[in-house]
Parts: sequence; C-alpha cells; structure tokens
Amino acid sequence: MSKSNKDACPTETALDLIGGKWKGMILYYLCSDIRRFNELTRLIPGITQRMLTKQLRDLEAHGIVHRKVYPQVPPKVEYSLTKLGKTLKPVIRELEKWGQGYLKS
Amino acid sequence: MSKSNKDACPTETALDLIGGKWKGMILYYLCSDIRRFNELTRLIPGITQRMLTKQLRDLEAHGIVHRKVYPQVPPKVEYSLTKLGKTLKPVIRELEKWGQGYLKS
DNA sequence: CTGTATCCTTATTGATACTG
DNA sequence: CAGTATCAATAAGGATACAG
Repeated sequence: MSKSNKDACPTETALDLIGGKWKGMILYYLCSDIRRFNELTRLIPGITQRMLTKQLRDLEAHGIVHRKVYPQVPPKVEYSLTKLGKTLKPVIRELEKWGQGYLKS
Repeated sequence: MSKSNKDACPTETALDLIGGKWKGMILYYLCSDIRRFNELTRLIPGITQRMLTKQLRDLEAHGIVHRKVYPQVPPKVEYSLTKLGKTLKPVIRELEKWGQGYLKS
C-alpha cells in the first residue's frame, strides 16, 4: 500500500501484515507449534510451494516469523514465530473465536 | 476463495471477511460511530468512491454492515455495524492494539 | 526436502467521467 | 450526496517443471 493513514488507523497496519489469502492460516498453525515447510504444505490444502514460500518470506521480512535452516542433506527448515510474532497470538485468537462464531450463526 | 479448510481454520474465515485493502479502516471508523458515505470518503484518504462502494457492499452482503437510506433529496445514507458487526469490535480492537505496538517497535 | 523459475490467468484497484 | 459506468493498470495467485 502506498501511503494511507496508518498512524490514524493501526488496524490497517496489522491487516497489511497478516492479511492476504494464506497468512492467516500459516500464522494459525505457527501459533501452536514450530513447523517445517512440508508440514505446512500438508496442513494448508491447496497452497502451492510458490505461494507458501512467498508468504513465509513476507512474514520473515516483517519480523514475524523466524526461519531456521539446518545445513544438512536432505534440507531441513523450521519455521516459528519470533518474539514479535508471538505477540500476534491474542490477535489470531480473536480472529479465530470470531470466525467460529460466524460459522455457527 | 474456492474451498479451503475454513472449518479447520476459522482465522481464515475472519480474514476473508475483514481483510482486503480498505475493510479494516472502514470497520475501524464504523466501530466508533455511524458514518455517512462522504464522511468515510474523507476519513479514508486515497479511497475512491468506487472502492468504498464495493467494500461497503461486501460488508453488507456478509451481514456486518447495515445501510440505511433516507429517501430524500439530496440523498442521505448512513452506514453502521449490525449486531453481527458489533461482535467484531474486540477483533478490531486487538488488531488496533497490535498495530500500535508494531508501529512503535 | 525445500525450494526457484517461467509462464499464464484472474482478481483487485485506480482514474475519470457521468447521473438521479 | 451517493453513487455507476467504463476502461486501463497492477497485483495476486496458480500450474508446472526443474534444481541443490
């Protein structure tokens, strides 16, 4: 987004970072555990490797997700929430609660 | 979105409804008050009439926003949160809080 | 296993002009 | 005031193949 009034509307800042088609689900699963690349692929039906990579890189760039590479063959990479990422948990939890309520109504 | 695992991930349901480039800000302003079309245009710099209309219609279609038309000239239309929409307040509040924290860090 | 690289399609957004 | 209509541009997403 070019330059909206983020100061006046922090809501927008947050949605910029966790919005998008897949980030919600990625964060949802990272909230409960450290996950590997392939694991996320399985947990999130329909996502392609390209999109998963892209979203994870995005989250990483914003300091929300940490990427830990084990230099071995075959490769092993673990994704987890950073300190900042963990502060998102209440947000994710609220979204989750609301989503559940909405689905029941 | 076609058919992801919304049941497994209510977070996604929520983000589907309140995500997008402008919905966060629209909801942010509707949380605190009833707003008119032109008022929202002023409050949200950069949004076009076309986009504001589209987003409001979206929110309306999902039962989050109520559109009240006063049959008069010049026209007057008021937008407000529905009962369901009001249940979003804690969610918006969490997003807002997190956004503020993020901006400060 | 964890990605890149290409190419292509679709969805979102924007600019602008116009209307009841 | 509160929108529509039209057209154009950009961004997001997807399919598939390939690589270290």
